Amino acid sequence: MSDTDVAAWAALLRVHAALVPLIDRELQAACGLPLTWYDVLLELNSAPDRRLNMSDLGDVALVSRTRASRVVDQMVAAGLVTREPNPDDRRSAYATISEAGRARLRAAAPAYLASIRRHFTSRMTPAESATVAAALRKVLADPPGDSDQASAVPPAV
Amino acid sequence: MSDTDVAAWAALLRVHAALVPLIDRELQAACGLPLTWYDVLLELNSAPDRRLNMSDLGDVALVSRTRASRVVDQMVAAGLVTREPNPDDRRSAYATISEAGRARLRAAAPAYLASIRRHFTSRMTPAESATVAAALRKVLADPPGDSDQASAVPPAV
DNA sequence: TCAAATAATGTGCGTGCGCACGCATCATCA
DNA sequence: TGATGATGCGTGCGCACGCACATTATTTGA
Repeated sequence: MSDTDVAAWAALLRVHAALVPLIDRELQAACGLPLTWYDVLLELNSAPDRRLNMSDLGDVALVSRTRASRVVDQMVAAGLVTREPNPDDRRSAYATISEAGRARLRAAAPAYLASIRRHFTSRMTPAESATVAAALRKVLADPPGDSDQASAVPPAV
Repeated sequence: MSDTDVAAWAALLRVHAALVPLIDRELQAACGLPLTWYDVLLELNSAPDRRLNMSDLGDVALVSRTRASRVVDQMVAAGLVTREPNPDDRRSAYATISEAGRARLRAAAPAYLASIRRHFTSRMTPAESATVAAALRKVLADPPGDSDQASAVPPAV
């Protein structure tokens, strides 16, 4: 019964474990960009004013807020991003994608897409990939906040 | 065009990033088992003779071969697994799930399934989860070996 | 107006993780 | 049998990652 439930989850874990290091290495070999950096550039580029503060970047990208702060430092050193203070809230800092960052993103996109296609999307039908995208997006859409110990499974021990 | 291609992949990355730490914490709170340990127990339990050498464990489970060696050490210390030399090949070592390990696995399974259901499968229709499982399994089935620099994207720089 | 609560950030620290390497063992072949 | 390459394994090492905490700034409430 619940065997089919866990099957999708298990397959997701396996695919992630198999493909992320692979695609990361390919992307890095092709354009010197770690997958994490690519994702940060992507999110910044599509954000309003092409910038995001650390908290929002941590929410939307694949890095945590804590890690975002350090990754942005490295990307600033690499010239892909600039750090700017927010004049309206001096606690926060904006990470803004630079022109060089946009150029790198544009240059890397074809290789990234090719990797995804080669290892992932090409192995399924268009209908399947559409269903996968739709289903996984529904998972993300819901508020995952009900997960505190309050309503969670009572400790079995 | 290729926008729909990347959508499924991006959603997979996001779902993994959002749910794995969540489910890991829940599993650990409910039964003191990290997700990694649970997966190792699961694979060992379903392996022939309930045992696997380090290489095979690294192949099939969510840990790398290198990491498997250390995780098995910890799980031996916790009494969930035993390390046994392979008499037929003295280079290799078997990790065998212990009775205590099987008991822990059985005890943890309901909490794990509940977490998966609550955060993942319950957000999609049965047809969707079946399609997700089938599609992702096809991704895993294929030989991913063609990824060497040989046939990969020529370095753009 | 000002103190207390809240929020955004940066950082020390411990842990997880895999690569590169070396050791021991096995397989092959002359 | 003896030498050479291949294989399985464990470990030193460095990087990635997130938690807990301190700091600074903003907001709230009386």
